[in-house]
Amino acid sequence: MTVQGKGQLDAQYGLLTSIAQEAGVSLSTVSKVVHRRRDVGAKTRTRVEELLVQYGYVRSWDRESAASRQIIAVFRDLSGPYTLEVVRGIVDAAGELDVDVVTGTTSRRSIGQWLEECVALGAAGLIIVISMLAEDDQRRIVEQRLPVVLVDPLSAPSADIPSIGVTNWSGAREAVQHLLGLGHTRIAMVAGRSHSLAGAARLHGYRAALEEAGIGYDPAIVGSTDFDYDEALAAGLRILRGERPPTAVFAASDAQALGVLEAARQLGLRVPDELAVMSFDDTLVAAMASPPLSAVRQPFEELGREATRVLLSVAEGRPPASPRIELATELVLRASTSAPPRG
Amino acid sequence: MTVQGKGQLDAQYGLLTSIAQEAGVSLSTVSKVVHRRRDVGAKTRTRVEELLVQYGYVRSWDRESAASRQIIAVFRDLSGPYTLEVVRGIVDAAGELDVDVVTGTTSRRSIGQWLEECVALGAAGLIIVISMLAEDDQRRIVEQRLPVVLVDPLSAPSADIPSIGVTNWSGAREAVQHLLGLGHTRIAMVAGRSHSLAGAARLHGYRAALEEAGIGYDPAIVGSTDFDYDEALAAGLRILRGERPPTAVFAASDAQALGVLEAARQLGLRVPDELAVMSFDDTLVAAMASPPLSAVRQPFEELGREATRVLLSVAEGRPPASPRIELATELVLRASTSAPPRG
DNA sequence: CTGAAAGCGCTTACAG
DNA sequence: CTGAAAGCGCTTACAG
Repeated sequence: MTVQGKGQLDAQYGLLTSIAQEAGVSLSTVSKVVHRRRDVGAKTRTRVEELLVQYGYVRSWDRESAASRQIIAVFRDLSGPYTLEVVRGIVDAAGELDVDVVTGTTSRRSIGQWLEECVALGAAGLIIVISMLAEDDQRRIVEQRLPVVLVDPLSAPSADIPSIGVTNWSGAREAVQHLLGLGHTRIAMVAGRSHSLAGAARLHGYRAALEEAGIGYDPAIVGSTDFDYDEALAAGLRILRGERPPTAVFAASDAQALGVLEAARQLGLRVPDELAVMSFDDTLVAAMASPPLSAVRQPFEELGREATRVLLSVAEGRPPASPRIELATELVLRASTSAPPRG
Repeated sequence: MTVQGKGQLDAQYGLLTSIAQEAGVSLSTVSKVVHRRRDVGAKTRTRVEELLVQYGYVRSWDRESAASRQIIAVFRDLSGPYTLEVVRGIVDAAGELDVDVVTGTTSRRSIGQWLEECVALGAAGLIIVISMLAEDDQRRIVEQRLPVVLVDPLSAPSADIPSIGVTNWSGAREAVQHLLGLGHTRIAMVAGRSHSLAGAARLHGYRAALEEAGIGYDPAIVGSTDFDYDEALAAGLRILRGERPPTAVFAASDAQALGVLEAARQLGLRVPDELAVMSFDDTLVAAMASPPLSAVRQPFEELGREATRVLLSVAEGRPPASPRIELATELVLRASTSAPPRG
């Protein structure tokens, strides 16, 4: 139990003593009500309970336990089409365990400051959803043994910090294998930037599938853009206007696939009849595109759920079996892919 | 300052006494270090500070002040295309004021339970982003004077609880006026359900614009669906296949506009040449549609920011001038609207 | 069912 | 700069 002394925040200074006076009972009795002991008369208990509420007394273990039932989820920013799904997974999984989630970004507070906030709040730990973690933040996490889980980091983190991602390489490979299976032999890719671990893995999955099918890699039909619409639109136009245009395009994200769709529309190419488009992500927009996009589904919500489970288990002193967990992707087929046109 | 007694959570029970022993100094000295007094030798201070960190001692005012710098944001669910933007607005505005945001949903905890959590945490207040607030929750909020702000409620709330929304009626009216200005005279609407305050306001904005232009209201080209893609696709097909098809469609949300876009594609209608499509929301997907959608922009992020500002000001005892604030929408013109075909 | 009294952990004015 | 001692707010074993 907490006792309030003469600190700066003495809102509760001598509060139980005042309540005892007001109620005309002894301090002992008030204390017993606070501690929910049974040896207090019903009327006395009621009167004291009322005064406790009225005076705004917060049982310290309520506050303590409330605080220790919090985790912090830090994002680089709260934008992008899949961030919400990750948030949902974290909040849902935490909710099942009666844990609150403090959501924040690194725009106003550095990771270091978030680590301090975690200690100050008495929170159970941090889920970090940013691309890059600085060396000294990593060192601090390991040294102070702060419970931390990284979600889908751009670069490989320290082996001492558990991280969770998806099987980018095999997901991309599967997607391209599907296009090959439909009969496509000229398959372009609008890839992400190579400095991103996920982007590189998807590109290599694409190359692996082509190689296995005995098809050469042609840089002329591979673009490398940010995971966004505008650049993918430009890259799509360039690729589709090229000398030997592809019959299918594999995009490394939904935003890029939508850019390719717009490129096809601008060039008067019908999807999927004249051009098959396969996407990666399967965020909400994939199903709402025109036509609805076939895509490699990333289990964003499950990513958040698993991160929460691992974090809380680490916080309880049970480290995960493996420092790195990769969740499987899933191929979702919709209307944007079909066999290539004949001839 | 807090003193730890023999409660259930006696993690800190006698902690300073132990540290004093370990450091070989008196309890008084340790206490002075905790309170950052100056009359402690540099070496002693350093040794004690190290032990405090090592033992995981949390200065109670850190915890207290950390808790009182929290607000809670409760959503019906964390899905839908604009929820993230509202979250971002709340988290950003809170971050500027150094306030943490606990994010949750009503799926595991009722609003009543969230109100209790707010008291237990000592949080400053609640932002509630759900469509409907039950009578007794409203009563409780007013009676216990809990700082609460409602964001964009489906139904009109109690005048005692501040709420923030957007100018749905005039936004819709402006959108239709724009279509009229382009020369359209046969304008359909895929509206939301009438039980939603926002949906009803948008439908009435549409009707007002038509009336002002001297154009009769024709139920044959007005659909009423949920704010989603599939139903809007069906409604769009029905309206576009009708006897006197429209040259323009105004959709009450981005998801509905995307459904209409797909309906047009299925019927071989080119947008905007053969059919103009105007949307409402302007979430991320609007700019990524094919073609990019003209839309009435809802200031979702600003909605969250404003809710946070109002909440924190209410929490400090300064109620807003008006219990109801409506933020203005903005017309964003892209490639999905143009003049109707001739003849 | 109630409260006087002893005790706990921490804080602080004060002596050295 | 340090600590012995008095004190604070609360808790609890125990007497009635």
